[in-house]
Amino acid sequence: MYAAAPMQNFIRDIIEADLQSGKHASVVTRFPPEPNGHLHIGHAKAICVDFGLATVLAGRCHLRMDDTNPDAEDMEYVAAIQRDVRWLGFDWAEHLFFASDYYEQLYEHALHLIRIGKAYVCSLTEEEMREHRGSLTEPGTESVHRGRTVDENLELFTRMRKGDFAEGEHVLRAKCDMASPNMKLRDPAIYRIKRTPHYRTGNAWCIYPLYDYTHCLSDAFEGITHSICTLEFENNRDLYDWVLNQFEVSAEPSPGTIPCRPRQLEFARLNLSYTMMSKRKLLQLVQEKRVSGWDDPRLPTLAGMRRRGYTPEAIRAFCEMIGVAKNNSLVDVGKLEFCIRDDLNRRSPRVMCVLAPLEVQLDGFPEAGIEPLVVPSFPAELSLPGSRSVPIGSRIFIEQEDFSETPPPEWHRLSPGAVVRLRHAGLIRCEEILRDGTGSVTGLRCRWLGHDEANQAKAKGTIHWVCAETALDVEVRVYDRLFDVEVPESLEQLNPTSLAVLTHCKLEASAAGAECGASFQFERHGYYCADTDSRPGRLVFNRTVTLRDGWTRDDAKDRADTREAALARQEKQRAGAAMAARAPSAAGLEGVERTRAEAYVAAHGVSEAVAVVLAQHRQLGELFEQTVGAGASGKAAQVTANLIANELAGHLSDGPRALPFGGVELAELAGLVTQGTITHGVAKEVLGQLVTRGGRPGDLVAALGGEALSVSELGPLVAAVLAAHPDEVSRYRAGKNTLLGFFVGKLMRASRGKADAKAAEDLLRSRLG
RNA sequence: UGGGGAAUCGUCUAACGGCAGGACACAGGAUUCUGAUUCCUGUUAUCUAGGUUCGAAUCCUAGUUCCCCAACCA
Repeated sequence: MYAAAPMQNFIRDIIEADLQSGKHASVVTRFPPEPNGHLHIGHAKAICVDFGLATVLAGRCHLRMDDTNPDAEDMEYVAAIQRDVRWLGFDWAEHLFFASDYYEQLYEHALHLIRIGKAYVCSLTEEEMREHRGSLTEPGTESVHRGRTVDENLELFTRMRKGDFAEGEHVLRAKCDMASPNMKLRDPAIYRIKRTPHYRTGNAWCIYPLYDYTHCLSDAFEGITHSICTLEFENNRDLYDWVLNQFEVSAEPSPGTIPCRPRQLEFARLNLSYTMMSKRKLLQLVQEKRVSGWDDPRLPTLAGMRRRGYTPEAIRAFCEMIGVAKNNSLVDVGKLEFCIRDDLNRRSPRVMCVLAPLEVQLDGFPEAGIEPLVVPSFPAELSLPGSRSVPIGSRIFIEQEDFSETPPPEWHRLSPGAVVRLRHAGLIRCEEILRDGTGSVTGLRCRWLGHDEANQAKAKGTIHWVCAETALDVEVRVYDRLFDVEVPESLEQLNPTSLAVLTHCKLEASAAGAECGASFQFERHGYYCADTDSRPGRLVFNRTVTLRDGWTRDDAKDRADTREAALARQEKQRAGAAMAARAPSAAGLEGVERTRAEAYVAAHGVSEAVAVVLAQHRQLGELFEQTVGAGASGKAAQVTANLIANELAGHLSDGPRALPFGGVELAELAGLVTQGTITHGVAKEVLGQLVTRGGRPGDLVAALGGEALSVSELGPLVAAVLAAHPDEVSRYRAGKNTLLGFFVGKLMRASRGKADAKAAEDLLRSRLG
């Protein structure tokens, strides 16, 4: 069962804040797939977020089939989704829901929307609607049907439900805003007529609600508190909120109410290198038979990964490793491979399997032969129980790759005259190469040296082997990445060698009973699991992942990556340097803006960059002029200018608006700073209060107790900070100079921003020195 | 072109305005009957330019790059 992982991310922070503030008593999330395809590793990330967060925060997570489009949905997918979520290790208990169960309720709520004048039946064709929608830059135009009366709409919509109309004749639309800069808000369709039978409701309905209308209401019906989805739905959030805002939040069920007000949060979906994640493309791969089915082990579907030998634990560890954020990122598939190796290492018994056999005749065996070897299933350092019996005879198979007639430097394996260790079975020396008529190698003759300690040092390497007499003849399917390129875009980029079927591989006899799904480490190769095609006597294995290989590893690519990155950095620096020529200057402005900027610099000594900001933003400039008018001059004027351009501008970033204070207050504030009554930090805080509730700076400072501390008051604070952080003190004294900022920070916190940081820094330095 | 998002080691991801941290990858070393595992050690990053500040990855201004939005799909 799922063990709660940390799942520390920004979404968790938001939910915890909502819990903390009492907005919600407990968290309720949902995972809402449409049952029109199989789940893949990208869904696994979403499942880990939705279910994982609910588990960690002691809430609950619903599984909801978002089945509002009868075209491709199917019960088979519903079953597969449930199986996959469960396999991943999550449990929705009794909270399995279907959007299709809400059809009646959704219909009643649509009626409410019509009654309050927020929805209308539109009879434009699909194409006309597209034309009316406008473009990204131009507003849309309203439909002629937008003015239909409530009664007309009610009648038309009930007749739509009754089946009086053909597909496409009418749609129900939300009456939002055809001129909205957000395209999603330009009167989106919320119901359409569809004659396709639904896999659950059959022909009971011929109108179906659309996603933006259905999803938010389904969330509300179920009491979802946080509706977590992927980034591409950010644009839909306004609509999500718009729909819900048309209803009153009330525990009393009615067409005009919803029981709770959920909030939508978005995170970046998973992209994996060398992998394709789009449902559509995956479907195409299956339909065009480029792969064997939804569970082809090369596919990133959970069904495929399960068949390939991936474990739920590894996939969950992967999801935890990659984190949750809003960056569009491309995760290296190597991270997934690390997770599965890490997991399988601890759970897969070791066996020996020769993929490409080379027969070896062993001389020097005792006359009577030797007993089967009993060897551990796991290396000692794992301290796991289990052993197996491994027969050996005078004929064995070794890997063709483990023999080289002309070995390269650093070769640890067999070569003419060389000694290697047979895993668990003593040393051999290669004495003769056997060839066929054409001269190619058909086998070797080696001398078995037994476990002679004197020869130990001669063996540089250990190779695996299988007894020829008792070897199992098995099939091994060796998978490689499905695509050739890091970010595949077309099916033409398929890797032609993504599957190699190896037959007549030689597996040690102890694995004869391997059941489907059983996972092994084929020593020195990788992790393999028995495929669903595997039968007793006809075993078939899938390569899950190779072992890490420090010998043949090709790191040329990584070196190239690093070099490219360095070049890219240099390029950026150059571009930046070129940009420096365009640093803000009054001379770069035109007309009144230029005149104003120049005046601010000349008359008040305002820095050029700040003057430019004030000149370009009318409200800021006016406020500055008022402040000067109220008596701020010289140093005070400059302080004001900086405060306005750097602090106030942030409060006003959504555009100009009325402020509850003016130049008089700002002049007073600047005066407090220039007189040394308050620090710059306190001034920023006071300005923030001024913006939100107005008032007189003098009063605000008094209420805050914000007068600057005298130097004599600093001493005890410094002592306290140093006493509280002995480790940091010794690290600083050991040379970690950047810690000075750490101490200053602590001190500023302790003084609530009232300390003179410069003086404090000097004091700290002398005390630490 | 309007709107909405995002920019931190090669990759993924952290850091109330105060120590740029972790993981993967890579390199070196130790251990090893798997060129594996394990264990040390190390290299490498705040998109650019200006500004504010004692102090900026974080705040301000301007710019650059990438992603999403014009289904009666979800």
